[in-house]
Amino acid sequence: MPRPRTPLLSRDRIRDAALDLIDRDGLPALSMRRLAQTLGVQAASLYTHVATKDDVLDAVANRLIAQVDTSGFATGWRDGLLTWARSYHAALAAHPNAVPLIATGTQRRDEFLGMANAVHGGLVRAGWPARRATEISGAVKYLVIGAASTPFASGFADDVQVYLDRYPHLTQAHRLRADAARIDRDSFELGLQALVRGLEPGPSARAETP
Amino acid sequence: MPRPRTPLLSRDRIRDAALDLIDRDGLPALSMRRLAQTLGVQAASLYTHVATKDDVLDAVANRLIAQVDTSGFATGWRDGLLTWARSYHAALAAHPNAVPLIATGTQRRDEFLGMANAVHGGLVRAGWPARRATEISGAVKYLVIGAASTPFASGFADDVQVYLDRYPHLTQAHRLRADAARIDRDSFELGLQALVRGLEPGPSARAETP
DNA sequence: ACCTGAACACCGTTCAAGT
DNA sequence: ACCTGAACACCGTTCAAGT
Repeated sequence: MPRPRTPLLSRDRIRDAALDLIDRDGLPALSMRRLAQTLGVQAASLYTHVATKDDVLDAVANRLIAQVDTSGFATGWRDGLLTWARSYHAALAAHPNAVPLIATGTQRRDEFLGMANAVHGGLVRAGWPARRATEISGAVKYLVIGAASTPFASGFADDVQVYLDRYPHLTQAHRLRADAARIDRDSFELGLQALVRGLEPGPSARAETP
Repeated sequence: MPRPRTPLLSRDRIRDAALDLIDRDGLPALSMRRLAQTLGVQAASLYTHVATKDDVLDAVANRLIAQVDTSGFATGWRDGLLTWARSYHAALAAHPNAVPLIATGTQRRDEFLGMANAVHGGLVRAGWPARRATEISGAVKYLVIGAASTPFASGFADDVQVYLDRYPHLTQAHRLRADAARIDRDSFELGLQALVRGLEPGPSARAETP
């Protein structure tokens, strides 16, 4: 095929096709050859637009992080943390197969830094000391990343048995899966609220610690 | 080389060599061929003792989980949770390159179920309702997994700048790394203690909720 | 500038063959 | 039973060649 008048590919098209493939078939199924195939080109063609496979994965990760909402810090640090954590959690839960990209990847990407700055700044403006703000951001992020990383995270045998007893019919398997998703969400919410509650009474009462 | 009188390989030797390789060169560097090379055999020989590469990774994951301490529940649910979370965190922090195996892997492995049963049982014996016990176990596990997944998890630009300012000399780079590790640990501890504190006053006060 | 086809150095896994 | 050597169907990436 000769060079088309309008390019077949673009960095964004490659990035979006990669996320589709990851969502559909899982992260291990993403290869440059398979990705090229879904775009109707040869694998080598991708390298006109992206540097490496890792470059593609970085673009996918940034696309997910771009959806995270840090506007809640305008209302206060509690609201900021809750809004941030919930939108972060939702962005990852919408693409469970892509979570390892965010969990283990290097955090030096543009969108990551923007998000981190917004959170850290929001906490410091609310009166938390910088070091403490770092720790709080880290702890909440741990919760989000952990919750997104382990599907049906609990996986506790006793509990599984409870659900198997409740849904003995194979045709109900989709309900079991829906219930597992709800447990994951409830566990995350419980942890988030408990953590924020455990940070009370807030920065003002600790102001004497520089 | 003919068949030796004592086998060159065993499942345990393969598992330990795999963990060594992961610790040294990272998870992506682990291939069946490289693994075989460190053991002085051909790649095909490994398949006498293990079914697949995933089988090897499962064995590595189980080895890490086996070190987790759930004995603290004998003292009470707070002590149980803290001991469990800290020993789990320590087991993963000792092998950061292997963390993705635990974070994303299927949780159907023997050691995982044993650990999960101990934690869930400890919480239920302390009076927490089963559903709530599942959520609490899940939330604490999220914190552990998240903390282990993201090295220098905070990665917040402001904070990095603080450290770059404090350690402007390249020769101090190892101190920067040590400080980053301490921040990770402090963030995890802050989150853990805040979460457990946020669970007060404990199960007795909620006993009316079945 | 953009895409192709072939090539290179890798993978995980299988299997007949040797002892 | 245990290990080898060769093979199969894959990888990521490079590069000369075409338009």
